Amino acid sequence: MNKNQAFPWDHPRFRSWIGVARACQLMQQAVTRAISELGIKPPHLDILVNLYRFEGISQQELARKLLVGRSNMSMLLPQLEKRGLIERNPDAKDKRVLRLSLTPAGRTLTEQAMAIQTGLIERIMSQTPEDRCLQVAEAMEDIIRILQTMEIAEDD
Amino acid sequence: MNKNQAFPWDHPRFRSWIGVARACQLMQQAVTRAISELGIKPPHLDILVNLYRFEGISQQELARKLLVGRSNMSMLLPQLEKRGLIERNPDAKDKRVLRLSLTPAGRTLTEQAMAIQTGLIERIMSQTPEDRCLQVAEAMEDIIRILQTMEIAEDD
DNA sequence: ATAAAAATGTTCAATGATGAACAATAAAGT
DNA sequence: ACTTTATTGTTCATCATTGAACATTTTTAT
Repeated sequence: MNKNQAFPWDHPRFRSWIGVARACQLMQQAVTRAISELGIKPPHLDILVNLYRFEGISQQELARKLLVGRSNMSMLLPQLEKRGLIERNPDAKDKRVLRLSLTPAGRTLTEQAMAIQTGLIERIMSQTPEDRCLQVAEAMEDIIRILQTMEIAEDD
Repeated sequence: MNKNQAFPWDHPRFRSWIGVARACQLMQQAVTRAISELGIKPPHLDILVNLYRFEGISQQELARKLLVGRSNMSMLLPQLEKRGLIERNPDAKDKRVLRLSLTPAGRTLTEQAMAIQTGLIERIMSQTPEDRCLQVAEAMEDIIRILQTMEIAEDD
């Protein structure tokens, strides 16, 4: 009866979230193993997929999409550039920004990596019916919205 | 009509999983900010919560529960020990293993941290009705099961 | 026009995580 | 009993990530 005596892990919402976090962690490891044959890791994959989708994006915009700091991009992008997977060209109008794009080699690699990633996702969700997937997606959207408003509102 | 022309991000399961990953990432950052006032970070929190729940666990068992390597524990646990939050005592029967436990100070800190964490979880899932949470939990359990069997079966 | 504020990318030190190699101990096979 | 194999924890080099400080360039205010 006394709610203070209940442990966190007895609360359904808590257990539910722990499941989400655990699934993410395991999936991250599975992706790491799966794409290692291509010589890249999850952070590189995330970058490549976003460049594939948003050609000419800037480092800042990319960092924002990936929810990481700008400095992280400053460390990783030169690596991919040296490997000939991406290009960084100065913007014509704004001398501060670098416009990012995939090279043909990068595009090819990205398509291979996305195929692996998509295959993995379909595999892990194969037991989950389509409508259940949509319900999960809705729940996550709610959560994301709340977390984003929290993020903005933390100027204390 | 041609399914090969569809991009990954057009597939419902893909989008659904991206949402899960994004929610996790944002939540991780929110937790990091929320518990920073206690002088700890998520990896420490995970350790402390597990010691709170499983008194006398070994480093190996702890690493397995957290899905990290043993070496990681060898790096983090001495820090917490020096801060007087945990104790590492040699096992009586097996001279290899170290039995982990919280000190009173560690227990107090852990309770504070769990309160913060639980509050955050309840907050982000406040828009999600209880039955929806259960559906999410079920979906995650399926995913976790598949990922764990994949993990075992990758001896090629 | 000029000064102040903001944005973009870089560098650097600190930290967390990993996997491989290692030493000590225990368990299994012979 | 003795050798081999497994297990536990540590150390080390490597890398991803972060936040702060910085230089450059753009925008905004005055």
